[in-house]
Amino acid sequence: MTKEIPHHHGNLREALIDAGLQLLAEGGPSALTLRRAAARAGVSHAAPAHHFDGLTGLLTAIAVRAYQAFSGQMIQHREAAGANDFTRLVGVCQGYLAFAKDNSGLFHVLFVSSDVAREDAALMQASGLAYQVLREACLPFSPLGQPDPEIEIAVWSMVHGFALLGLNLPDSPKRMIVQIPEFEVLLKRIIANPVATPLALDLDIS
Amino acid sequence: MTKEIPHHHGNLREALIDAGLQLLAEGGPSALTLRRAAARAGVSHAAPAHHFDGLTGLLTAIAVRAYQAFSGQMIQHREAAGANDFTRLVGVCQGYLAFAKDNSGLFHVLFVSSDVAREDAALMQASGLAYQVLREACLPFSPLGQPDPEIEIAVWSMVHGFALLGLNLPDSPKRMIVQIPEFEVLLKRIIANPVATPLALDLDIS
DNA sequence: CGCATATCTTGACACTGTCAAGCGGCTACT
DNA sequence: AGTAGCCGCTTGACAGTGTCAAGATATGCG
Repeated sequence: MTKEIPHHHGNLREALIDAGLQLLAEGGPSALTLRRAAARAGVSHAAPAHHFDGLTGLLTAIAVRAYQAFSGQMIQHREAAGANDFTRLVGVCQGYLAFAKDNSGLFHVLFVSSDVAREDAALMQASGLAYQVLREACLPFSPLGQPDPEIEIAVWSMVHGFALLGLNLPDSPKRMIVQIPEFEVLLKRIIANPVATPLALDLDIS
Repeated sequence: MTKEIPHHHGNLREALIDAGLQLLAEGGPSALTLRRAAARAGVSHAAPAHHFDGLTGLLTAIAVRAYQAFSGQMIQHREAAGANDFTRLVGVCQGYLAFAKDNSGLFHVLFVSSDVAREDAALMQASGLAYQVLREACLPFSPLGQPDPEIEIAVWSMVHGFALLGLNLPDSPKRMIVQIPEFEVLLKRIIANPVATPLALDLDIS
């Protein structure tokens, strides 16, 4: 083995992402630092600059990975939820909420951090894939039989708000929220009865 | 006028809060800095420490003011929305969304920033007042005639998620979201039809 | 083999929040 | 009235942070 310490470090980049994920899981968003990730990967503090566009670049790369895990968790919960359309949608939402709760650091990177380049191509693809999972789960409840942005946005807003309120807020509301045992009850309000009006959603495509 | 520059600065604290609000409005959350607020208030960089518990203290004081403006905006929109119960609830939500959009810096402090002491007594009182506005607006739609946490959480989650998705997300989803002209359509899904089940929400009070 | 290039290190800079020590003027007590 | 003490603020320092410039080192290719 001549590669004791390659001193050019096989592939940093992946090692930096791994270190970042590790820091994030251990100490939350504030623990993730360019210099710390570099130190954990065994390189000097300025090494990351050659692989990422600064801290933003590292966070963006981490977000891409996080979106993959996020989609995976939603899919996993969906598959465990049986064949019923509604329980499948509930499963997707439970995956959403479980990810937010168990990986709050990653969730923060995905939806809160302002140091992520959200226009990044790889990131937009990964986030599009995650949105696709939600969209498919909503499809059976569209009155027209094709993707219905209104339902999607309603479900997404509610599950997202629910997740964030549970994470961020302190005492009195949080106690109230986290002890609502089932998000399912809230979800029923959205999908149970399609709104009466034919909903002329003029999505501006211009 | 012997008080040219009082050199004990009438009341700093308020001046620092004002400077902080100003910085926040001008340059967003990242522009608010202890040292910058101090400089803008005309004092040295360590002066704030005698009035606030560090940056967290200043942010918390700002959050208290922000909650007041937030409640005010919800109330204002509610009053402008007529006497109908539903339009009043819509008004409250529109106030919520308008505040998030027009004061994104303050909204960030209220619900995103991790440097706020959310257990602060004054802050909890201010946030409780804001929640009360939402609760009152939801009251007419409670099947039991008394505050119904389920409706409140459903509405709050959805409007909150809607606001945050509109603020944070970049291109494809954001374009979709911000151009749904009326949150009202989504809201109808929640309050239009009380859920069939008698909703045994066992809120754990222990 | 030799050179070009990618990779990493070293050092510096401007910032940040926070702490310790000291100075100045106001207040209140004797 | 004089003086002791305290509150408000300043100065200076320290450990961090991200980022840039320059140099060293190894890789790989011609």
